[in-house]
Amino acid sequence: MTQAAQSLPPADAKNSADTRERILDAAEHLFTENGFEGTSMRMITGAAGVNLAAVNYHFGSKEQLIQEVFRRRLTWLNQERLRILDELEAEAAGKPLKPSLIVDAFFGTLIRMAEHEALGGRTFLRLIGRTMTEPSGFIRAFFAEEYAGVVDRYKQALFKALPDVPKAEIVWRFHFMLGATSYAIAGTDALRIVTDWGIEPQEADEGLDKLLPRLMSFLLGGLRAQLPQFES
Amino acid sequence: MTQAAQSLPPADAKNSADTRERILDAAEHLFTENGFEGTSMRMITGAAGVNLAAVNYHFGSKEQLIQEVFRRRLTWLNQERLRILDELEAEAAGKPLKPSLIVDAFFGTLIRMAEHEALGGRTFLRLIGRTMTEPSGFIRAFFAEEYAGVVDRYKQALFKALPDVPKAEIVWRFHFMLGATSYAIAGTDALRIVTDWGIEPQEADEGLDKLLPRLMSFLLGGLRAQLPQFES
DNA sequence: GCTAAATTCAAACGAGTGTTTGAATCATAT
DNA sequence: ATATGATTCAAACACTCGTTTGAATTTAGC
Repeated sequence: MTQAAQSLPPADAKNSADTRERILDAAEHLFTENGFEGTSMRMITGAAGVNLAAVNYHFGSKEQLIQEVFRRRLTWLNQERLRILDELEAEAAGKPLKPSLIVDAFFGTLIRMAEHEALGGRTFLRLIGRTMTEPSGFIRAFFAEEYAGVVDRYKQALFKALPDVPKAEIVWRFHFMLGATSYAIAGTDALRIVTDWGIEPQEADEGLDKLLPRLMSFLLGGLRAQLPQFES
Repeated sequence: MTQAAQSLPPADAKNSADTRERILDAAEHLFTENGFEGTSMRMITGAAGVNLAAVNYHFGSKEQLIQEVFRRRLTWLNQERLRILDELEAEAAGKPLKPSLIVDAFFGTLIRMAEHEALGGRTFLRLIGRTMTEPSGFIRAFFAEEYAGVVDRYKQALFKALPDVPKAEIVWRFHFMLGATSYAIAGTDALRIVTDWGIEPQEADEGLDKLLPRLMSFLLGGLRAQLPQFES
């Protein structure tokens, strides 16, 4: 009972993953479903099919495991965001970018990440969404540190793109966009939306490919609101 | 040590609150700061200055206490939302309502609730925000049940107000608005925004009175996006 | 094949969890 | 004043938590 004979069936093709990776995968799933406090080390090691002590051996503590779960994905995500922004700014050759391009590069990249199952896919997206409202101190601190550089680059790009809009206004709307996106992600199991808000099943059962344009339209609408100086 | 001599100094004026109410107040604060799993019965009863067994005596279990913490506020909030919608529809005399009025009645009422400290004020708002992404089964079920009637009324009002917009589109945007609002609330301690996203302190240190129009503008912009048939 | 490091394992640690118990205290009504 | 029910209390319940231990096992280098 302590650890099942063979949990985590090979699922993926190239799966002779070593202990570290299996723990990270199991933890990612369980954190998404039950939260951090709601997930015990025994649940994680049980699902990963490894010994209870393995987490402390490989990561040191539960807290460090949580950080590593995020680092594994966020590093890639934020590098990608910076790469795309670099590319856009290089093309623009000093001129301000269209805000819609900036928004798509930041939020669209997050959503499109879900298509790559190898990168954690939807599970990690839901985990991000639920974590943005986590009050736990060390998690927020870790997030702020991990995001700081990227957010600042995008903020500057928006400032430049919307020179007539007060900076505080831009930062707040960026904040709202983040909220809408996090929540959209966290709540976008079709089934959960159906049961929670009474959407008809056939309306709700859409893939992420339909969510992305819907969300993007909403975000840009919010960003543009009462800003006539906005690009068409 | 088990319970401090006199915890919870009278703080408020009229505070000879009975045990039940003190437990609810303490639980509301602690749940907001530490989450449900991160808050123990001993923390609650310690902060409330009551015996450990009092929670089980008055509420039955921790789970029922959580539900009561929400019910105490949500009942008032949702009744208020229904009352306002009734009023608006009575004035309109059968004609569709302006979407901005509907949005303000639903989301504005939530934000404005923060001004009444007697209703839990900002603490409860932050708790709501953090709870919207909670995966915990019984909490989501409880929320869906508590909200079902209100959400349906507002959905119908929006359908009527925007007859040319596909219903699915409206429901999704309602969903996004909820996300932006929840997150705005949960993250809108000035200090946390400052540290997390690097806003200048003088830009971030604004009261809720400035947040409300900002958020409202964003929400309406998102709702209006690419919908030319929208009211001016 | 032998050595030494890396990894896994079963078992236990102390501390904290939500809940229950039964006696003590309080309030209220007769 | 007394009886009755509501409430509070200290103590203990059985259980789970994250972490540590030290021996067993596997892996890698020579």
